[in-house]
Amino acid sequence: MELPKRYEPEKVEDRIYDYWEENGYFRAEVNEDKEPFSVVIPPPNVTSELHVGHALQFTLHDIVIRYQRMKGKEACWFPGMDHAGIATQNVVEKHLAEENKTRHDLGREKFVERVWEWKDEYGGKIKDQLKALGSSPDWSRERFTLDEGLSRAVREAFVQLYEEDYIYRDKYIINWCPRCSTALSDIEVEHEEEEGKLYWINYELKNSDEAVTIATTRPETMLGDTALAIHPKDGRSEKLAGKKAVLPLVGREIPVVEDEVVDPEFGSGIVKVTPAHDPTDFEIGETYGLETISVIDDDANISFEGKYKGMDRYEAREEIVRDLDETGLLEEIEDYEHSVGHCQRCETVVEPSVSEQWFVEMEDLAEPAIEAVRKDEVELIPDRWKKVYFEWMENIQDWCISRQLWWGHRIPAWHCEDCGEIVVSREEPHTCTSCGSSELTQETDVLDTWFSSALWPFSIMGWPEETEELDYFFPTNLLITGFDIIFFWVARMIMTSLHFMDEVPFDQVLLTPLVLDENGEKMSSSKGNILDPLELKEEYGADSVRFAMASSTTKGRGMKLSEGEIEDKRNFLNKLWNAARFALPHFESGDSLPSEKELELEDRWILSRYTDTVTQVEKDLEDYSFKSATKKLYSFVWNDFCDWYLELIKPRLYSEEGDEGVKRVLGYTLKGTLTILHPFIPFITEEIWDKLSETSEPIMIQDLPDPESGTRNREAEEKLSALQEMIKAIRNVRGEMNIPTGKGIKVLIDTENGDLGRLAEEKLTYFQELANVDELITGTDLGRPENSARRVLEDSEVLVPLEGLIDIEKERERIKNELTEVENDLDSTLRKLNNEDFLKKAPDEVVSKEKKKKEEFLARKDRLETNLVALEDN
RNA sequence: GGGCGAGUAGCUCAGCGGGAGAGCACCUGGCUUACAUCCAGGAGGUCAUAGGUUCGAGUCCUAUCUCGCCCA
Repeated sequence: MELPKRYEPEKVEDRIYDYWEENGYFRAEVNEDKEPFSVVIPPPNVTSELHVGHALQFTLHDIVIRYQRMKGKEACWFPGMDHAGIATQNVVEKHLAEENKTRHDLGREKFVERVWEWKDEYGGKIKDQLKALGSSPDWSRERFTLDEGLSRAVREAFVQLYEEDYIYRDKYIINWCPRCSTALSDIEVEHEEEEGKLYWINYELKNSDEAVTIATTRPETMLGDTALAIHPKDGRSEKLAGKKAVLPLVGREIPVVEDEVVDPEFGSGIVKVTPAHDPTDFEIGETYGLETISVIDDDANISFEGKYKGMDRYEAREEIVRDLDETGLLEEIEDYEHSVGHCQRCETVVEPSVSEQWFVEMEDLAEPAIEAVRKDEVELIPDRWKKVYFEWMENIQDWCISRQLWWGHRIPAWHCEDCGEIVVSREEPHTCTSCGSSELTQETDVLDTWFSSALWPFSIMGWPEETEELDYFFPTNLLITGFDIIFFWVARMIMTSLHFMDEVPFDQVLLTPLVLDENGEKMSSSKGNILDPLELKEEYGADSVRFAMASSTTKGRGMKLSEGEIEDKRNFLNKLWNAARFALPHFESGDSLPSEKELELEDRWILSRYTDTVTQVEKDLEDYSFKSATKKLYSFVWNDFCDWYLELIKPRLYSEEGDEGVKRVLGYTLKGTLTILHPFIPFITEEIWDKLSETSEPIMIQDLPDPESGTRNREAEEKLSALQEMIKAIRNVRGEMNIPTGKGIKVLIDTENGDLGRLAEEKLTYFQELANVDELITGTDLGRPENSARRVLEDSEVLVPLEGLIDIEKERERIKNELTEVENDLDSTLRKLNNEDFLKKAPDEVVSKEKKKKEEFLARKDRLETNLVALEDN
């Protein structure tokens, strides 16, 4: 069987994915004989297209799930999508706009139909993209937050929370997005520092010639002012408190109140109070029973009767400032940088506004969720995120869950037209529970998408039904997600799960970093620095992207990803491919290893390195150190296996008499290496496995090598590394002296260590193969042939006679440099050994190690000096 | 204003109490029959700064500076 010279992912990936999927290898069943391992995907939203953040998370999910599957667990990855109320509605509205229509032209019912059509046709593109990366969720369990079962879960949760008085409806100040025309929760508002102005305005006092100056960034809201406020400790408060001011341009009389929330440092120390359009002012309004006058409507236009009515809020600002200036009440305008809230979805500046909304009272729900994390019942990884979690949870605000949208779970509440009663019910009620009227109309608001997401880990398994899935797979083992949705998702899932299931939703949460571009900047389409994972996959293959993702994952907040990284991983895959291509003609199953005495040194060595690698990689995977795992695999495959082992066994593979043993070791190591690599790079490993394997069982359902059954062999590792040291020294001479690769050379190894000398002679083939040495002499005091390059090693000296080829000056420089180096080392060692405190306080093994180093450095120095003298004599 | 993270080779990062490491980029040689997406060799670092703890500090502590982010 011939393999192409290069690995060609485009010819492999789709075929293999279909093969896995068609044979049901992703499917997981309730199986009491096996230990379950479950993760739920953070539901990507139906409008999403794959970006690098997704690619990272899907990759990590898939590594973990494939690993656990190969460890023999019943591993289930539950996939699905969320309906993304605002985002999806926005997309469809945009399409309608192209036909010059609005959703109101269609009406609610038709519009929702339209969204479903859109969803069926274009939504869920991300699913194919997930597949393109090789992800292995159990697709038969795919769910959608608006499907029937999940909708039922949402209704159930809402009604329960309402009946338990966690959910209430109230008139309160909320964040309003005038573009999306809906309320938002606090965390859907993003604050950004912006250049603005601070306007200083005089408010005249009633029955007085005096005026007070206030400062504001939003003069247009003054139309709704119902008080001025001053900090009680402000020296002027005594004089002002209880007085009335006259609202400029409007003429309304408003009181001056004292309140500690006023920041004495801000502006003049006196602020205007607009309860209807500022959260802090709203609080002040509550405290003092101030009137709440809304002056800006849902489209962010002025609604206050008068000349400004109908103006946009920014237009009104200019107009009002001009009028204030004309009346002489405008004191000053200064440049001012301040924080402005924007809608997370559309970036429009939000308008704080008072309206009737549905809320969840959070404090009591948060408490057990705080406990759960504090007691590590839910483990956050890395654990510094705990602090962020606690900070938010301990200062949690009630959650505004109603949205004035049409796409989403309609709130299961009905208003009685006759008596005004609100009836909340799982099923549509026919009569009012209070007055018996049948004039009921359902609440028009829908629920925040995150409300349904919060139930995801158990609703996806059938809750509120008691299903065997819940029984077996819940709580899930792990949640992998970005730290940016700790509040949106992680915290709320923990709260709902503890409330409804009486259990945590997952044991561990792995918080992934944000993927940044190579300059460490956030990727965004406006900056044009986006890396499209699908384009990268086209160019380098899915496995390259996956391996690069895994190897770039840091435990920090950001990870930089560059195309170069992916290219490097592509090269690695090609290396692996070619190693397999090389091994194929010599391949023996390797299901059992030859007996110990049939093993050569290099066999014992590679088996030991292999065992060590598997052990460490599995450990890394257990604590989600993906980067560390990929590094170890990379260097094992490239350096140990390809550069050394394959090179060392070539003579045995090509020998006339044949060597079955080495073939079995080769097979064993290669197959084992492929299995441990599989979770990271599933396509190429499956493809190679298929070419190598006699059986039809795919690699993805193989058991991972059991590190316990392998053997570390430290003696073999030490011996081989001594030989590597010599070979590298010879190669160094060759390189430095420009001896052509094809030219065989004679080498002398001078050592007082007889074992080492014998080992070198025994392994003459190593020198022949890897350094083109055709004559090797070992011994003690081999004399000092003139014109030879020498390399001083730990326990030996390598001499390469060069017959006039040697560049004396170059050698002298090199030796001098080495001398300086060893003298520095020696100095630092001697300093330690001459320090009584060191001898007294340092652990014994450190002291003896230091003594050994001293001997070694001395010997090395001595040899180098001798060599230098010999050179001078030349 | 509060908090978090990062500052180690030109770049991306490992190392987190006892001899400064890898990959990429760079330089020198090589198309050696698995691989030029390659092979062999080389050069390159007061481990941000200042103090401190310690026999010993990239590694721990404290300040400072720079960058990034979160919350208010």
